[in-house]
Amino acid sequence: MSTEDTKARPASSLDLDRQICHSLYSATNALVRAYRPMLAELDLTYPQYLVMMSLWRKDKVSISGLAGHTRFDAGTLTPLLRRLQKKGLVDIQVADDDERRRIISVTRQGRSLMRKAEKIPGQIACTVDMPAEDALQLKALCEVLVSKLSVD
Amino acid sequence: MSTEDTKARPASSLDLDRQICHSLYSATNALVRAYRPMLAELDLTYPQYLVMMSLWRKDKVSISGLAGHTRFDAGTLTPLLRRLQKKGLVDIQVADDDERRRIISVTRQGRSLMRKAEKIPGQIACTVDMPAEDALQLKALCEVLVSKLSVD
DNA sequence: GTCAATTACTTTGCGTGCAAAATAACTCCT
DNA sequence: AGGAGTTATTTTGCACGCAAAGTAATTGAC
Repeated sequence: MSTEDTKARPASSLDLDRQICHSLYSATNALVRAYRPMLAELDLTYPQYLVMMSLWRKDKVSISGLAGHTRFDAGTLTPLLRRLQKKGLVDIQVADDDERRRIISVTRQGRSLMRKAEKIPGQIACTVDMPAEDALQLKALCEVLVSKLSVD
Repeated sequence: MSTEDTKARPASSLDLDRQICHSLYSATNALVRAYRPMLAELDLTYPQYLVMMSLWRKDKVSISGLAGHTRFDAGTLTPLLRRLQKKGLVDIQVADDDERRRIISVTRQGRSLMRKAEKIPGQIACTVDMPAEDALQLKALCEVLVSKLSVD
């Protein structure tokens, strides 16, 4: 039960084992690693999967619209979308009204990938095997963090 | 208060807004982003800062030892440590008893950086501004996740 | 209308993450 | 001792993540 006192260390704010951020960082990396083999069957990376989820829900959006929903930035999305386009999953076209804007839409092929993707959330939930209550709490705390950090 | 029912969407396991993983992923990215300007004053990236914290606590360790504590993998650490070495913060030498092994130690300069680093945790806590209880809960949930995902 | 500011996106450069392959040193079996 | 197998680290290749700089289209002020 105790990670403390295993060796009687002097208290320090710089103790790696006490850093919430390190736990969060490791958990995210572990999670992405867990998704990898599942997503490999869809030939998607985890960020690509997040983008596809956003687009499955609502496509014909601009890059900045997508950036808002997925919380990626434009500089990440541009090359990521090009890769999705190369795989034939999305279509990128210039908007009629404003030529600076791009309109991203899901292709038929991208739409059909959705059916294969539907089993992923269940698989991941199974691997993680966490009580629903804890999972929701975790999500809520992360959302608080995101909102606190998005202010300034 | 509700992100739900804003538009009465059909329930789907692939709803980005319901993905715990997306929240975790965004929170981690936001956190690293928040650290960046603070760490810039120490000329460190966030992963480098984690490694330095581990070494400040205990140095003269091997790459794999460091990998275990920081939860990075060796392929990430090798170039990261080379950068820390180039900055004069760590020293890398071949172990006497086993020439495959490297022994990483903190230089005098690396040690003195610790004093400058000591204000970082307080600054971050201030930016995040989360009740201690919530923070601990978040850390605990992340640790559960890490351990569940490290099994296989 | 025109030109400066703004906006949307792209490009560049650097540092991760990490799987997989490569390298080099050790161990152990015989 | 000699070679198969193991272990520690490095290298390679690809995809982020993002700040900062660049480009091109639109808007706004006058």
